[in-house]
Amino acid sequence: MRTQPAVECSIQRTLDLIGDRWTLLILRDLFRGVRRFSRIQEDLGIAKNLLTDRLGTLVDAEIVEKVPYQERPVRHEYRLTEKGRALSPSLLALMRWGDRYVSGGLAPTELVHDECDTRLELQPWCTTCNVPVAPTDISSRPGPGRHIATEDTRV
Amino acid sequence: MRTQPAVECSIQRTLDLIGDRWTLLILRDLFRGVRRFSRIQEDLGIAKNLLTDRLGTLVDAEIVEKVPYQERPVRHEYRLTEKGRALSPSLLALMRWGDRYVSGGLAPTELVHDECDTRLELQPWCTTCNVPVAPTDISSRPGPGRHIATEDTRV
DNA sequence: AACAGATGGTTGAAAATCGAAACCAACTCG
DNA sequence: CGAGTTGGTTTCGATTTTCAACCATCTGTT
Repeated sequence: MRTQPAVECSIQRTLDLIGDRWTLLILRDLFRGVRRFSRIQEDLGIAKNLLTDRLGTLVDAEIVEKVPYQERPVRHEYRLTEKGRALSPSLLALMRWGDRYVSGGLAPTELVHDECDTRLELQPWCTTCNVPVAPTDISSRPGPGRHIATEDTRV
Repeated sequence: MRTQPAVECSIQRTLDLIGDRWTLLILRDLFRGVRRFSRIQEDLGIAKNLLTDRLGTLVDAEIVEKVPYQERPVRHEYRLTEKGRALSPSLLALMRWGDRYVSGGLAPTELVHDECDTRLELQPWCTTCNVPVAPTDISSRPGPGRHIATEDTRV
């Protein structure tokens, strides 16, 4: 595990935690209701020792919690915490990108709004203007923390 | 490279393409305007052979294009294509999650709406109801394609 | 009681991948 | 001419991942 004392960027911190080949897929399974060790393992085809390791990391990070679903023998399933559920937009964004650019425009799985059954979109949203914001209308700037060397940040 | 003939899930297809430890960080640099091989390499501390490899994969996938910025000697920089720029919501979502849950609530870098200078949020949005949708109000269902074994998909 | 089966792991060795450093090719500048 | 810059490639030891075997606990069946 890379230990980086003072990473400036939230993307990097996030990816240090969940940015390996398997972790986001594990989280996807949890979102889809696949919560048991063996179910996840067979669904993903991940090696069991890696699944043990990744779930342990997720539990340590409080993204996932281990809750018993039976006694005798006590067995656990893995559930998303609120912190884990907050990754929903990230997964949704990756999924929608995949739908559009690597699945030829068709969506193998859709996420829908319960109440109205509409397929969900995901966009940067400006809460002040109350409009969706295109990538070309976004700039980045250093936050309240330290300054980061700035180049032309426009895409 | 894993070759999986018929992956059902857009998240998995997406992660097969860009879901390794470095690729999303490379893309983040490109979004921030760091576009040259050596600049990315020193910024990330990635091994040069890996950077060569990852950039090659991104170019092959048409997420990034190599454009010359000088002749004699001809040198190239890497620019996001439209497909690459479309990953903006995904990166933004990961960043906002990191801001909130691993950077202690402070945002090392902020993304702002040019016009009004407001920090951007990112949420699943229902275009029918015109409201943001919480993770608990989202269900997944098989899309137009094949059926996927269904469990309780609610978080 | 004996035994098979399910679940949720651990262990160990082989294979794949990564990382650090050296090297290289083309060109510029002094 | 020699040094410096950029954008790589090559090599090789270290780390990670994968694959298979094994294990412990309990249930249900004979």
